[in-house]
Amino acid sequence: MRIMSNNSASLVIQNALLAAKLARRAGNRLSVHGISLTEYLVMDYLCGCPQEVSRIELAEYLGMSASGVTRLLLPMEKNGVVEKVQNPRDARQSLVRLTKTGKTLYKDATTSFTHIADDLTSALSETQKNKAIELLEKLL
Amino acid sequence: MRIMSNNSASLVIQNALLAAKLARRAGNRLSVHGISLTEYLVMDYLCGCPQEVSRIELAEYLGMSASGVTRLLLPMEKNGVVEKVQNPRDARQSLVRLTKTGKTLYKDATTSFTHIADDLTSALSETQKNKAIELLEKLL
DNA sequence: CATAGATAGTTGACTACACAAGTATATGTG
DNA sequence: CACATATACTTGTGTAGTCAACTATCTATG
Repeated sequence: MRIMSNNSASLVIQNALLAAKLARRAGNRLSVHGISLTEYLVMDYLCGCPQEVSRIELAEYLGMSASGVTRLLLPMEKNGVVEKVQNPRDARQSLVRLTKTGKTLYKDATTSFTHIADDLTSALSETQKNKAIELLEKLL
Repeated sequence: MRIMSNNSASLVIQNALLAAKLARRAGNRLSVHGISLTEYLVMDYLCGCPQEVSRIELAEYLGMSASGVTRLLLPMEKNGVVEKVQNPRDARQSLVRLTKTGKTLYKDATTSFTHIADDLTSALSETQKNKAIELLEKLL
């Protein structure tokens, strides 16, 4: 009765299962900094961007809905981690950037995140990690 | 100011971002069958198991909490997709198996799932998919 | 065989998203 | 320039999942 999954289906399934495990463990570790994995991803992205970023851009990067981003950023703004910047060329947009507080928080959280990421991926060699990153990037 | 992520961190981040995207698109496609991606994963797992499965085993497989599994299975039982089986050797456990209805639903959903999975992973060759599966499996 | 501790599962209360619908602004077209 | 359509959010409402605390059962040890 079992339907033999093809490679594509297996890959999607493996990815989903792995993400669930990693997200849960990484999230637990990050909680000592008072942030979730998603919030860490936001900070990581903002730190890598030369300029402020729109909510839509963030939503696409995170694979989330626009409304999800609105509600995600709400507590981050309240806590002073990110701040709104108005776009003079488009009044619809409200851009986001990391505050100084946010950068400090990101730096601290990255120490924890790097450790847990090393733990979680210790089954692979550096070469294998690079290969995996290369393959996953093609799917983004 | 950007902190250069190491390979481990990059891999975990890529995996999380990819999973978010794939889960959303696959979930949308599966919704025509009235199921979520997680429910599909449950059916896929149950179909591959020779025997009934405990909720804890399911929770570990899915990377979810035990309570999450309880709430996940509730509507599936109500809809007759899965059914409870008591374990005569351990009264604490309530095992789960697919019903005939569930098997039919799984078969139908698999057709959709295979198509969407092919779409979502079309950037990789079959060889690359196999390599990716091999690497991700090591991390599970 | 009594009891301490582990294991399986459920429930209460909460957070994190999703989608649909609404508002405000921008853009392109006659 | 008027108006239709598209874009960028925000808000209402619902679902999916988390953790902490509880019940029920099992197991190992004196």
